[in-house]
Amino acid sequence: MQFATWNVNSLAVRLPQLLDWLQAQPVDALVLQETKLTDDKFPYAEIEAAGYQVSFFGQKTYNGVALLSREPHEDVVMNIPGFADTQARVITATVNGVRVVGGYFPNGQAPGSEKFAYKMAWLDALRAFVATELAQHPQLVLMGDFNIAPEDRDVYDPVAWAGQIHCTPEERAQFQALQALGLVDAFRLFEQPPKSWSWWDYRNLAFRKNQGLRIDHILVSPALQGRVSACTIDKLPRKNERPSDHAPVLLTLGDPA
DNA sequence: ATGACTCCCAGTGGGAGA
Repeated sequence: MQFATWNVNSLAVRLPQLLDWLQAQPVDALVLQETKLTDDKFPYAEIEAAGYQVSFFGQKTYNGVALLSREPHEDVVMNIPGFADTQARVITATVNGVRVVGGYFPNGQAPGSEKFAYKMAWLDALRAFVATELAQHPQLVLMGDFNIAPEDRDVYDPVAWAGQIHCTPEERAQFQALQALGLVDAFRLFEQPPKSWSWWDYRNLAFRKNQGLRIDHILVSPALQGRVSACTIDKLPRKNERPSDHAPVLLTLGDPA
């Protein structure tokens, strides 16, 4: 079984690439971020025709998330219950017995800004939500665009990025607080090539120079960890003519014991 | 060179992203 997460940076623009990618990587479940579409404009028919059930939760211009699965998914929750939010950032459902939480974490813009404060409050609320979900669903995966580079080895130039957005001690502490719930960064369960990134700036030929950050993550619960057999970043879609700035991250799971 | 690109909504520019 394979799960994946991908920030598509506009599903209106990227739908053909998504359908191509699903042909090449027929994952069992996929969460999308930055769909940037109101629900009335969501291309569910095309996605269903590709063999997926889909739930979605979006808005105009910014944010927007979706959850696709080959088998039916159930108990769908939009955003973080009890956390008042005008932004569409979280979608949760149960797929093949696994609780899947897909998130588009706030960017935060700059340390000390109002958006940074929102990011911190959002992360506090998300952590409480995930803790509650984890208590009810021991088999859980939290994946998405975290907008946090957890360690210096997740940054192409950690000196230049020190203290900058995505790399502040506050954000990294939030990532560690999620790990303190028992969640494990699946990517680091395996030996990985050095300089593995999931995002490259559109500017400065950053992809060609492999100057990026690893900010898209898949965290698995203790009950799921033993089933994880691989976690990889698929750089291929970033080589498209009109790519998203993010690459998909994939998780491979064995059958339940 | 605190910009470079791409998206969106706008409307021939500007904000946001990361």
